[in-house]
Amino acid sequence: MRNIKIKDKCKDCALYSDGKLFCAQLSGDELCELSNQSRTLSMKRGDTLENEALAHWPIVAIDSGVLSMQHLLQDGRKTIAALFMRGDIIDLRNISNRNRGALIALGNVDVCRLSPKIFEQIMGHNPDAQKVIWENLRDQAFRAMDHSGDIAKKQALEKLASFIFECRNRQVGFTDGDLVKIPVRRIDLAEYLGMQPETVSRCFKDLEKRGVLEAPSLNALKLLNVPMLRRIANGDKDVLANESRIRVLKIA
Amino acid sequence: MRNIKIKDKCKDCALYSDGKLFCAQLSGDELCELSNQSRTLSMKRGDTLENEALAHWPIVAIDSGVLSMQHLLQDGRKTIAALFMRGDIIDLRNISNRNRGALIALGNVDVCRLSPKIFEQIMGHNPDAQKVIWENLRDQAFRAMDHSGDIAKKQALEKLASFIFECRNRQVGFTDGDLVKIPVRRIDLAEYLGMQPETVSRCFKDLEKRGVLEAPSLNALKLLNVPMLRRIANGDKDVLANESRIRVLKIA
DNA sequence: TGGGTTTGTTGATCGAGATCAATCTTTTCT
DNA sequence: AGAAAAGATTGATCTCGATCAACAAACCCA
Repeated sequence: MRNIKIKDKCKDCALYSDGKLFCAQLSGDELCELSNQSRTLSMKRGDTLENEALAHWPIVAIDSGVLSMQHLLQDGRKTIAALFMRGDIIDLRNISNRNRGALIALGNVDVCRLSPKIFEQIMGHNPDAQKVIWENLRDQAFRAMDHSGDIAKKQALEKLASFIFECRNRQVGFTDGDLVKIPVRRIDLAEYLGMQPETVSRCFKDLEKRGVLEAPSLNALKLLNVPMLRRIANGDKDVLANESRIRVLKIA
Repeated sequence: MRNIKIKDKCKDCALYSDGKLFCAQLSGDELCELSNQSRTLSMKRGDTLENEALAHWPIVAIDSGVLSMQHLLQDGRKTIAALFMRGDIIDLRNISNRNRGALIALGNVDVCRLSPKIFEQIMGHNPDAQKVIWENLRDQAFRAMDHSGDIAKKQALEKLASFIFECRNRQVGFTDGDLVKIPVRRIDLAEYLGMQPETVSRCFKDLEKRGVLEAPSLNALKLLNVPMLRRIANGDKDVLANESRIRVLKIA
């Protein structure tokens, strides 16, 4: 009876139905307990997880959609410091004092606010769950470091190329294919990469002109020349030299 | 007898002698086992932890000094994606395939390469140690995200101000004082913040001119106006407006 | 102790991308 | 469905910080 109720709540959630994710590692009892003590939440674009809510529910698991961590500067400039997606678990316990950003949905997002108590119990007793959660946090950390490296010195075109690979690596049915879904809007993409939407638009156009990809819609790309995109992402200036040579000829 | 040998090896290491860090959480037996199976290493500026070495010793704990994670672009541009210091534990298990950066010492660094087997055992059985290590990784993740936010949209002066606060927060005897140690060289600082050494130099001079701080040496700062530094770090343009007003007057 | 190398500073110029402005497209809401 | 709002694109101009160059200082290492 009780198990049936839990199944209703969790059976469609990625965290349970995807064998690689957290809830799939739990025993029946653990899942039951965690499910009962946790709360799901559907968010839509612009919705924010407020600090007061996070004080009681500091652990947030993403079922679907894209949640962003945003930093706001005094004069209104905004940056997206991180993107959280399906399977990510955000643990904000005891860091309310820090200068942390706000968690804002970039579209429709389904999250589950996990009970810290049960979460901690599971962490202590279930090695499989512990491993999954540890690797997820490690991914978050290294992804953030990679991202720092990307935006620190790379040029606009190179940043965009890196971002396309980040999307390809993170997408669910990653089949090494040439179709990449861009799960965020241009304006969010710009804020994540530390550039202006205008520049993002120009860079996509540039990549199309170079024959590297096609953009049939705003949230889908077809990669036509993955090696070249890779070289652009890695800061290979020879790939880009082509155009400047043309420019020199025109001037001469 | 065995315990005495271990003490010789570990007794001066921060990870053991600082009660908040990892090895201080271990029981005598655990410490003994971990110590026997682990290897210390002294690095000096420029030394790199090579991939082959990391394959066998993928878990690195920092005793003292500053270790950097560096990304290198094809054309020689370099960025420092993260800084690791005293107490940080870097877990690189199973991510050799990723486009990860190289771990390079920025000065004299003492590290301990922990045995993955014993580390995992301790993770599974010692809740205190587990908690310390979990919070350390979480710090690394959120610090990297903060850093991404900083370098994405902030101006040079604002980035430097943020970095000064990062140093203040991380320094060991953090007493909320006005003395901040800068543990890296200007050139590394520039690479971490995604700017040029020239710009770093100019920004320090600018902050001195504004009376925000004094720089008696290259690796020490005395803060004279912490609130203003904070406002600069937070992107408050009113603080900076002062100078442009002067410029307008000069032009007029 | 002194010469050589790396690092840091200062000044002058240039360019990638920000900003501003106008228009077009997509999404959202009633 | 249709109006209104939000987002995306395109073009023109401007600015901050990169780049180049030259020098000064600090740090090695014999």
